[in-house]
Amino acid sequence: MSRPPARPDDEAAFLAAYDPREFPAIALTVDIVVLTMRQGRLNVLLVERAAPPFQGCWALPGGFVKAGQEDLDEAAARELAEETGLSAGALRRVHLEQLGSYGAPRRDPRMPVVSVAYLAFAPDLPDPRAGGDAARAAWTPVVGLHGGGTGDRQLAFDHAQIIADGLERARAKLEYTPLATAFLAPEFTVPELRAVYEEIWGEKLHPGNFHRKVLSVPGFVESTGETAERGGSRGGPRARLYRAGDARLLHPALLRPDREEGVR
Amino acid sequence: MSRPPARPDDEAAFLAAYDPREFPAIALTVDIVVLTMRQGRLNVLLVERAAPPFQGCWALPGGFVKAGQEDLDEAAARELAEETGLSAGALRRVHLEQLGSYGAPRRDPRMPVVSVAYLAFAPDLPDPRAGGDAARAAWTPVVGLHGGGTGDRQLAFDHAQIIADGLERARAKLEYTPLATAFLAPEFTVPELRAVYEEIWGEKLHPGNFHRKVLSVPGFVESTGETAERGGSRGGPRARLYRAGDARLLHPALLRPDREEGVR
DNA sequence: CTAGTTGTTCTCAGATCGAGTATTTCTCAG
DNA sequence: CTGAGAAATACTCGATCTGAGAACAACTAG
Repeated sequence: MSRPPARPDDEAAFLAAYDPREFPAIALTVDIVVLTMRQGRLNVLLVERAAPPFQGCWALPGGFVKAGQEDLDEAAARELAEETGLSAGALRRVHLEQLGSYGAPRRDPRMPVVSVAYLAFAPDLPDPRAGGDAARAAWTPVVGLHGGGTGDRQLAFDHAQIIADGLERARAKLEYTPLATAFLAPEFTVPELRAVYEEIWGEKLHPGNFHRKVLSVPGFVESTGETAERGGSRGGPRARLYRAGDARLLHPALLRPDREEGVR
Repeated sequence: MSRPPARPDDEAAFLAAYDPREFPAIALTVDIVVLTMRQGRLNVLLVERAAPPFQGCWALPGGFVKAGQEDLDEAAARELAEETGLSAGALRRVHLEQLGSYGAPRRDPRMPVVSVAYLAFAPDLPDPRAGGDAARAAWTPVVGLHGGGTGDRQLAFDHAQIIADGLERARAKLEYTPLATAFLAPEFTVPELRAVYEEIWGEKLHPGNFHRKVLSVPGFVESTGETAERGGSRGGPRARLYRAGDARLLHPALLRPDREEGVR
């Protein structure tokens, strides 16, 4: 067991005797995988590091947790607002959830740093502003990013892994939650919703069956009675408009087309 | 942004200039929700705290992370082995996964402590040994534990919430993974497997349909060709024995009976 | 105006699911 | 030893869901 050495019986005495150097120094950060749709493509927010380590590399937005002053969720929301420039009101339309914690021993060369990663789904957001110790901030298409393709930006720390985990979580979440709507405007059409699924899952879906399924799951979407202003960019009738429903989970779920029998 | 103040360009210089007091002191623990089946009931491992805070309360087993010396997963496995007395070999049959991180500002009255919670599924384990700063350690039935029923042991910190989250994760995991087998011996019968589902989901399942489903999902179980030594304790023929198959995910999933239409 | 695209609805066959039944084999009470 | 009850497994049947495709109308681009 590795408890801190000093532990008097009451808190005041403990704080008086407290010396931070007795503890193994460890720092805690939050890093956020912010996903959004831009021109129909899935993008992730990256910042260019202005200082070592990994100076010049791209990294996830994030920062150190203000120990004792904020919950982890609050820290993530604060960093998200700082890096995207979103108002508190606009932030309410963003889905934010904890993804997982990463603490490999030397993932940060400076010192032991454990990162609590968050995952955010946002509708099309304005261009980010660089700030703090970020030289630049930019939306980056995720295609070819994970897996280490040719056009990859070099990612700092273990952020490539965190993004890969976030994408897998996002793919799974679309199956059994209505969170695909978080990528869209408050009113959207079924074909727009289908485009979100197709982009994140990387597969074409059957338009007729998708339409039937979305409308049949209780609480997924509710009709506004209106229709879109224009038809599709390449023809077709105007689609009907819907709002997100009140369901938190999809029952029954929208399952991905077979990704190989069994997934052993 | 809340970066540490000093940040020279090379690591050696940084370490020389490093002063832990410049950082907000924060400690990191791992806490583990270890679930196992004992006499057909789901149990969680709890330890009685021998020292303040929450002296005399029951808490999840866990301890401080050795900063920079171990991965979070390794820290969880180490704590699990210490508290259960399991050998490295026996540990290999235990499923261990990260559950989430908890960092409310004053969840520990001593100082800012963030806990990375893990979730473990184990077959019937020997009685735990008290050790370190635990006065006692005991398997505790989870019935009536969450929710704050009458017979509750008072739980330290936010551990009641962590256990509740772990149980909900466990219920979901049984749907789309074969991890229910992690609660059983290497060879088991379909009715034993069904008992695990019924205990964790808290519902009786249709024996015939469950049987058909388990055998039809590819890679869930594979037959040993043997049958159990005895029939059921209250009669019935001897059941056939199976081993866990090689599937990591169940396709198609084993869905829970409707927990209210929609789950809004 | 024409050709091509797309939103929406329908149809239909196959798979799946919930519920119930049948058969056989076992344990337990007496 | 025997009979009652319980349980493992297999089977049936109707309702539901799914995937694939076709039909039709409404729209855009040229």
